[in-house]
Amino acid sequence: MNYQNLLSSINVTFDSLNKSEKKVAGAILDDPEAATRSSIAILAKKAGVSEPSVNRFCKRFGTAGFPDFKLKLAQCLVSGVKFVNSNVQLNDNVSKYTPKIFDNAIHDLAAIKNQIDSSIIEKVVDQLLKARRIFFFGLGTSGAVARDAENKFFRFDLPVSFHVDVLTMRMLSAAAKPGDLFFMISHTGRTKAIIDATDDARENGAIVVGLTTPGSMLAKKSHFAIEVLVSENTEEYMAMTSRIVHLVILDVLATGFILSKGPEFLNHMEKINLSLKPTRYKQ
Amino acid sequence: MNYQNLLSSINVTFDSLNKSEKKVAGAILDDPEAATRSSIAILAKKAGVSEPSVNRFCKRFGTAGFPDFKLKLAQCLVSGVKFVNSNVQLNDNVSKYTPKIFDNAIHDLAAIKNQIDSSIIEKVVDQLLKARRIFFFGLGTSGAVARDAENKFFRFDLPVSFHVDVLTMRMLSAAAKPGDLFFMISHTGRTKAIIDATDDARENGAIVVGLTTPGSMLAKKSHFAIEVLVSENTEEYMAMTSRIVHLVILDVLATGFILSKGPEFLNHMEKINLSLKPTRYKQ
DNA sequence: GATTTTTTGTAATAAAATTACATAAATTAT
DNA sequence: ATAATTTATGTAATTTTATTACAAAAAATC
Repeated sequence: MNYQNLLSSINVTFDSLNKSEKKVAGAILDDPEAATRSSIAILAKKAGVSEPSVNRFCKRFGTAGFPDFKLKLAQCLVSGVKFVNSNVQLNDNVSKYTPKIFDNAIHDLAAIKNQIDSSIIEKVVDQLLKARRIFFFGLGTSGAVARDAENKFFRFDLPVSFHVDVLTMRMLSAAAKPGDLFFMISHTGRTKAIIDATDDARENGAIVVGLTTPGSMLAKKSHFAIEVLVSENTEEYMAMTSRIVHLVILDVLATGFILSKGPEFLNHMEKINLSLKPTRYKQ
Repeated sequence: MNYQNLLSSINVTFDSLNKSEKKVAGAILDDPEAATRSSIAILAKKAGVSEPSVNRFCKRFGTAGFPDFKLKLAQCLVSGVKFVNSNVQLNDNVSKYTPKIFDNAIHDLAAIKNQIDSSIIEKVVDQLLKARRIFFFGLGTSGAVARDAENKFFRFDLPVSFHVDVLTMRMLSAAAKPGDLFFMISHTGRTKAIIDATDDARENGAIVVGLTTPGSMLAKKSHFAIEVLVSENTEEYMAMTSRIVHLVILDVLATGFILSKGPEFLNHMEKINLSLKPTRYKQ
């Protein structure tokens, strides 16, 4: 049982709970924050059950007992992520929707952090180190991610470019060669232009890395798929948290690259950083 | 006292603590995770003090008592953000640096979430609603942010563009008019091209919004400054969390814009979303 | 060096949580 | 439909845990 999702697992398992457990679950879901501040007696009273019922409830959810349960409940609330109702509502004012949007991003980052497969990261870093050229492809929102990636990886002393133009994508993937690394970014993993380019690049012997949703077409067609599952209730108001997660994953890859290169590579990086000095006012 | 920083405030106030409090602080800092799982007796023993000393320690830090203290300590540990040593080290392996990078992003988002000034957001949303045209300016990393912003705001039925070209910036700010909104994105707030464009745009009667670091040149020169203070220990390995925070803030602004437009605006948004269908494989 | 204030611990008390057991409800088999 | 069995729930006792009140010790001030 993952304590990051204690609240949502209460939600999910709700139907399979028995009568008094349902009462306890209800009392907690009604106001999780309050539950963390209650004693077992108070919560039992609120739920209309006995104290041992609350205790049993806690153990059922994999915690040592009530205090441990409260602790873990508090942790899963920490970022204010309520799981229930952290969606923006039409009548929300600034101070209501602002924390919600932050919380969604925080929640998704925290969730992905624990799901990430280190071995895939390791393999992709290896491929980045081996690559003769790197292309970042992305469209729409992922175009901005691709641009950000290029802005990082160009410092790595090898030819890196990003592309948001489907015609250019076609031409580049048609001209792909072994040694090339195509880094495809697509949240849906179904964008035609990206899939087509993936097919072409693979056929021509290039390595394809996909940053996408689990089990998507892109995930299946890539040599290496970094799969990121993000709750997509945020799309309506366009706070697509998937791109935030993608950016952080690219940070992880960049870090892996730098660390593999060893300490002397930091000098090279420093040189690049220093080059920016004249572009800034001294303050 | 902000529970988000319980651990760091123990660190900060350490010197001003008295003897037994120092012992308690030491025992907690030594292994905060373990502290959350200990009873007051165990922690007292570990610290070599009496139980009431531990209790007094907890109250000194603004908590109701030991259980409450543990709860809040657990919360401040939740994202794994240890404050101490969450920086990437040269000898870190994948499974060490990956969570660190996530934690840094999470921590900064959580910190900014609480610092954000709703009234500024409200004012900027107002300006966005009023604007006749919107320009997003950013260079380097902030260029990717500007691009992302454009990718959101173009849906809003008014002329929006982003620019990463300093010559274009000059020309546009020279040709600025009342009714124009220049949205300047610069983490340092000292980038010459951005500052120069800010001056020009202001002189020509345009509104300038700055998304930048507190007290920076850009913050001072903007009509409306959204000031974001991010710990900058992350720059070395280029996991600049400031851009993540900037992106989320732009999400907040976009959301504010949509909500102000009212529910019928969602149809317009839906139309745009639907337009993407033919670009995707059906899966 | 005496007095006051602050710090710390001991012991008593109170609060909270858990366990063991008994009863009640629900399910299954006859 | 009813008895037997299983499962669910509550009561009361026990144990653990935390807090308070007070006294002793240490430190600071006069």
